[in-house]
Amino acid sequence: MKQPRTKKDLILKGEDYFLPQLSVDCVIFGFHEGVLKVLLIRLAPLPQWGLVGGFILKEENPDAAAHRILKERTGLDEIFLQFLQVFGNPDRTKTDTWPVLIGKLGVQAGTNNWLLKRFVSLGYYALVDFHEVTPGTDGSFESCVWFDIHEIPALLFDHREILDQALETLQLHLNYHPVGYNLLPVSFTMPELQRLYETILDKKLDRRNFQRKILSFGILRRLKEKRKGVAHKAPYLYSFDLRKYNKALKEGLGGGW
Amino acid sequence: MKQPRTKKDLILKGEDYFLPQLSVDCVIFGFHEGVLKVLLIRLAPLPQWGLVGGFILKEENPDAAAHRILKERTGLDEIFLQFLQVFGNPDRTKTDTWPVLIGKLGVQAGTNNWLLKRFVSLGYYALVDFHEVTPGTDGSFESCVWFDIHEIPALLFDHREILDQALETLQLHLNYHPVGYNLLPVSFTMPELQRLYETILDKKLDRRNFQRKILSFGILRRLKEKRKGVAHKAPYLYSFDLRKYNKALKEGLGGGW
DNA sequence: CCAAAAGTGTTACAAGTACACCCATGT
DNA sequence: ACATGGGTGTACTTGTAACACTTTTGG
Repeated sequence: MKQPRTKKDLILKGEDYFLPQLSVDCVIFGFHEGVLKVLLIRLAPLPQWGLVGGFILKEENPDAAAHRILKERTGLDEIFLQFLQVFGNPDRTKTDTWPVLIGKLGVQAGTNNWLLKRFVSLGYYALVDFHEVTPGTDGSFESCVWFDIHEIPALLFDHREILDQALETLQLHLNYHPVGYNLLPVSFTMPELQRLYETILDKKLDRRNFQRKILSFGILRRLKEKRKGVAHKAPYLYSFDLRKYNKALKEGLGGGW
Repeated sequence: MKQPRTKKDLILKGEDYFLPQLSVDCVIFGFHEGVLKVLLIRLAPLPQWGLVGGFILKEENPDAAAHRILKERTGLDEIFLQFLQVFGNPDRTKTDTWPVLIGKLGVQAGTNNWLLKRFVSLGYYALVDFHEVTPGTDGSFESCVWFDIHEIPALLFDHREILDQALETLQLHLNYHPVGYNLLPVSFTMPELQRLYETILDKKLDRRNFQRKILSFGILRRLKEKRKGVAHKAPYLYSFDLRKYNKALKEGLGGGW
């Protein structure tokens, strides 16, 4: 499917490529040094940061669009990507963002330009391995940077709301589905995994109960090796048992009548 | 917001009223005589039945659109309405449904008519009180009929998939949220409520454990009266404590770290 | 050798599951 | 009187939460 070649092409001829008045926005979570991170993007002429987003090609599945958009920004394939919610407030994009951007780019766009119309956005959230992402500051136009979840700047449109919703959903999700494969390196220690859970849930968990519960899911494999070079007692390394992990992803982890 | 006045107007000028290439489909559940029902609609010229659906007005919130569409069909306000999923397969409406309908209506529509384009649909499911719905067979054009969940005929487009997804979601939903207020009359007996749960989950539940669990949620009020005129021992009547019911709806029912 | 972090186990309480008994009503 | 469905209670199993002790390692 054809895509726009330049920013100008996208602004002036976007309707030839994409579904009208429908967009995709992704909250991309990563985890590094014990803090939850979100990948934000900024188009150089604009002051605000925003979520990674894009549009749906005329014959493209929305999920495929989300994957494509993520791949374009993070370089990552095979990402954990989950639909979040529809954000469809009619006023959600009625700010001067697009006019300002279009103006600064020096493009001549009419007042009925497709970007200026009301957009319904499909919100997604993604979990990615922080280390495998190259926050490709592609030249000088787009900056792509990880932000600490507690240090999020003012965002475009209703992106703040989408982000908050994503975090809440992720927390809920954690109760019924395994999480971590996409946020951690292939091998990790139990305390590291616990820290991830604590970070997402924003609360302390009991070390021993956590270990028991997570092990009871049967999705972890303890490796022979231990982490070396750390102060104090060397912790075991674990990795996810992908077969069982994916099974648990589909079937959930329990609860229910 | 203006709406089309006639079918012809909708077909020819739909783009003037609605968001393009975006639709809403609702799976409407009801409960009657111990069986789960789904409200289906049929446009007279067409052979197949389909879900209750419609389009989103140019300045309308998608949720509001779903409520409006439901109100138009069932007459009901204040319905339990829950977003389900986005159905966005590019081929999902590539059948001869619209051409056939347009043809039978004798409307002259071009091959680039808005209805013939690819549509992304927002799926919702609704729970309504069977008895309060007048399946308004509005004249002769639209038939609106309750179907037993196990006797669903072939449906339009991907509506079967949407329905299946709705049922599955409802079953999951049942684990974390109270359900029943919208499906039962104001007062009901414990066995009746249990039958509802059993019907949705499609499995038998233990009478005593069910009662204990559901009472433990604290969302029911036992009334003074009992159901009369029934064979055998008269069961108590219950009604939902709306305050606590709605609180439980928001906050969920338990589980979690 | 000691502080800090990690491995392992025990006990108490709450929740869920599987049953058994009694009561009321229409036939 | 009895079959049927409804109300209530109890023992058992499982899961969750709180908590203590020992082991390893770097400084």
